Formats: sequence, structure tokens, C-alpha cells
Amino acid sequence: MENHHQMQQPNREFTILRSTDFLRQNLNLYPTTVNTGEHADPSIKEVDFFSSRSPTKNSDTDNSSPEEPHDHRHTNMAKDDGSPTLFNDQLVNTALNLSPSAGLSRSAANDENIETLLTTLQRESLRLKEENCKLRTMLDQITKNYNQLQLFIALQKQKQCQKMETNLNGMMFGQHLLDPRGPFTKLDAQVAPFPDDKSGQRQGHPETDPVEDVLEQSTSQSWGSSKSPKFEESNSSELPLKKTRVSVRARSEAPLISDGCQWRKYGQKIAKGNPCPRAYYRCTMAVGCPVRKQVQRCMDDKTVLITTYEGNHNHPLPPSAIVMANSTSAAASMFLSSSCSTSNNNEALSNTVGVFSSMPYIPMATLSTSAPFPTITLDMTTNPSALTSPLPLHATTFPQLLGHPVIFPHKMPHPLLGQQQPLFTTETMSAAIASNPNFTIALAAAISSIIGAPRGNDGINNNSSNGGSDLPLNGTSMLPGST
DNA sequence: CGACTTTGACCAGCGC
DNA sequence: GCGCTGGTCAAAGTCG
Repeated sequence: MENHHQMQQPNREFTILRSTDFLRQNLNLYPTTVNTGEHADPSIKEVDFFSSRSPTKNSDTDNSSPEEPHDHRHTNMAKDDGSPTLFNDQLVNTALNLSPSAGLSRSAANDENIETLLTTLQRESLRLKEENCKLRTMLDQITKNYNQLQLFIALQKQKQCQKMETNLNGMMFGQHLLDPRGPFTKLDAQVAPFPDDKSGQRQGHPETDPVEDVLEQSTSQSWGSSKSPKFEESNSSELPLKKTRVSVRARSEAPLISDGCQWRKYGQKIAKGNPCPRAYYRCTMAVGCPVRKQVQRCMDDKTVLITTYEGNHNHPLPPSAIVMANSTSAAASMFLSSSCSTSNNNEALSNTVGVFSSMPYIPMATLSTSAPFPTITLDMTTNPSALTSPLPLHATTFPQLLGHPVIFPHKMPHPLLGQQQPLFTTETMSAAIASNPNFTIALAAAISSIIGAPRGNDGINNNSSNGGSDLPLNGTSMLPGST
């Protein structure tokens, strides 16, 4: 049976069979091979072996040189290949089966066979390497596409939710919750062709990967003030510009936090009801960037810094800024999606909803529609566990701060990770994803923030004279231009 | 000298 | 229409 197989496929094996098949055949060639009763007759095997050594035979038959010292063969192969592989290891096993018990002696013909065998094995090894490389490439591509698809689905879901919100609650908002164009105008253009989309084909944001860019675009809106046409070229002809804002409350003694962007202060006002002045900042990383933010101390607690972001960056962001923008975008996306998926009534939109409180290690988020603009607030100062769990909190230092750690309260220690783990971990992310697909967005941002974000001083924001430098807002550093 | 901050003035939206 | 308020402008001052 095996003999028949070998005889029939002497040449096909290299093009079809994998190493395992390759070796399996070799194993079947020899009477010493541990096998079933089918191989009980050694003589038949030997006959088959020699017959396979005909001029038309391939390496498989060469492989069957039983008299060759196996250690020697393996040594040669390792030398030639230079990188012993699983294949080689398997060959050793095969060689063991080809022990001298076959009773054949060394000969010149066998030496030739050995050389042929080595050559063949090298070719096979190279082929397998290439195949492995291709498979890796395919896997990478599949993974990439999968991630993009996940993001696409989440964002499409959000898009649908926003449409529903507009229909059901438009009277409450008096305007679209997000950009009148639809928050994913750019996203659609980017994601739609994603199956064939190659990284690097994108234009305009060469420094950001598609996911990051999508995230940024997902919730980023222009500041929307009709009073500053200088910075409103993108929406100057659009519908009334009242956009979603993302506000972050974080506890910090520092006046500002690093958020990866450069800011320039262009105004300050004493807002009604708050003796603390409100500062207005504009992104200066690119001419005409419409992103702006407001910074103000909380009236009730001067240690709490409130930063509100609005606008959409029109330029590539530095990694740290991308991370933070993504975080903000993720927050907005998650919140909007959650508020939509959980209910379509006004209550979900008009009240503060602790969406994030239901997730591990996610700050309290609220959505206020009473303000002129729908504002999503991420409260890094509250204790989510107090609302949902009696378990103790464990402060976590969030990256991105300029020597002024921001204390993030989060829930109980992760059962697998202990108490001193980063705010976001793979495990917690997985759990969160299971409960909310949109958490994928936050996952990407959070992981990036932990892995890639510079701790402490950020070159961009360390300049104390720089608008960005002075923005050591705790937590808010996560959100530049993400609104 | 350029970039940034400060600060008073201006403008538009909104409520009464 | 008026006043209040939020937001922005822009000249002057400051800083490195």
C-alpha cells in the first residue's frame, strides 16, 4: 500500500506533500519502521526501496539510504542548512528508523544518494521556509483584516445608532449629535475598501495606521464655532456646527498635562459660576488645525482639572497624541454605542450614564445633552467601584504625564494580574471586548498608550512656554483632538 | 526675533 | 431689543 503510494508519487511529493508526508513516506519505506503488519515483510520494502532509486525517483527514495550513519547525515544537513529545523528533527527520527538494521553497507552509489538527499532536503527546507514565510504573511494580513473588520463593524454599529438617535431624539438635541456630515465621512472612505486596502496607501496621515486614523476620525469633530472662520475651513459650508465634545475630569496638581499635541493659548475667560478662569487653547501643530480645547479647574474641587476637546486634527499626530486621541475617540465611540444599544429613549441620552462603570478599569463616563453641545465626560476622579462594586480601588499611574502622575481609580485587582497591573491589560481587554465589541477601540488605544507612550517628559510638551507644555491635565492628556 | 501669553475688546447666540 | 454669556480676536507684553 505504502509502496504503491510511493511508486505513484515520486515526483509529486515535493510539490504537494508537507514535511510530515515526506517523512511518513520514508518511514514506510523501511522494514525497521514502527508500523503495522502491512510492513511485516522486509524483503518487499527493500525491493520497493531499490525500485524507487530508479533514475526517475526523487529525493524521497534517496531519503531511504538506510546504511548512512544517521548522525553523520544529520550533521551534514545541519551544516548545509545552517538552521536546524523541525524538519531536520523529524529527519532524525526517520533516520533512526533507517538504522543499519537494514543491513546495507556504504557504497559510492549510496554516497551519491546521500548528496542527492541533502540537496533535496535543502530544497525542501527552503521550500518550507518560503511556505512558512508566506503563511506568516497571510496570517498577518488576516489578522490585520480581522482587526479592521472588527473596527468597521463597531463603527458601523455606532453609525446606525447615531442615525437612530437622530431620528428618535433629534428633538431633544436640536441638532445632530455629531458632525452633520455624519461622523464617519472619512472613515467610510477609508474603511470601505479595506479588504484590498494596503497599509501605506492611505493619504494624508502617513504616520498613523489605519486603525488609529479611523479612531481619530470616528469621533473627531471640528470645534464648530462659526465665529472663527480662520479655523473652520473644513466645515465652513456645513450645517450648523454643534458637535460632540469630550470632556475629561482628572485629578492633578499640575497645571497641565501632556497630550502629545502643541497648543497655543488664545483666550481666557472667567466663566459664570466658576471663579477659576477658563483657558482656551488651539492646536498649533499644523496651520489651520481646528482642534481646540478648554481647560478649567473644577469649582468644587480645585484639584480636578477639566479639559474639553473639540475638533478634528488635520495633520498627522505624534504617537503619544494618537494614543490619546484614540482613547478619547474610543470613549466617545463606546459611550455612544452603548447608550444606543442599551436604549433609544431620551433617558439614555439626557441622563448621565455610567457606561464605563460597567467595564473593568474604565473611567466613569457621562453624557450630557443639557449643554450647548452634547458632551461626553470621562471622569477620572470618581471611584467606579463605589458605584458597582464594594471592592477596593487600586490607583494606577497613567502614562503621558509630565512628571505628575495622574491617579486613575480602577476596580479590584485583576484575578490573574494582581493589583499593580497597568490600567489596561490584555486579559481585561478581552473580558471587556466580550461584553462590548466597541471596546476593541479602547483596547488598541490603551495598549498603545502603555507600550508606546513615553513616560514622563514628552519632547513635544515639555516646553513650559508652549501652550501644549502647559497642559498637564491629568487624564485629559488622553484626549487631544479626539472629539 | 520668533513664539507664546495676557488681556481687553468684539461678536454672536440665547433668554427674557 | 437688551443684557448676559461664551467664544474669539488681536495688540501688547513676556520669554528663551
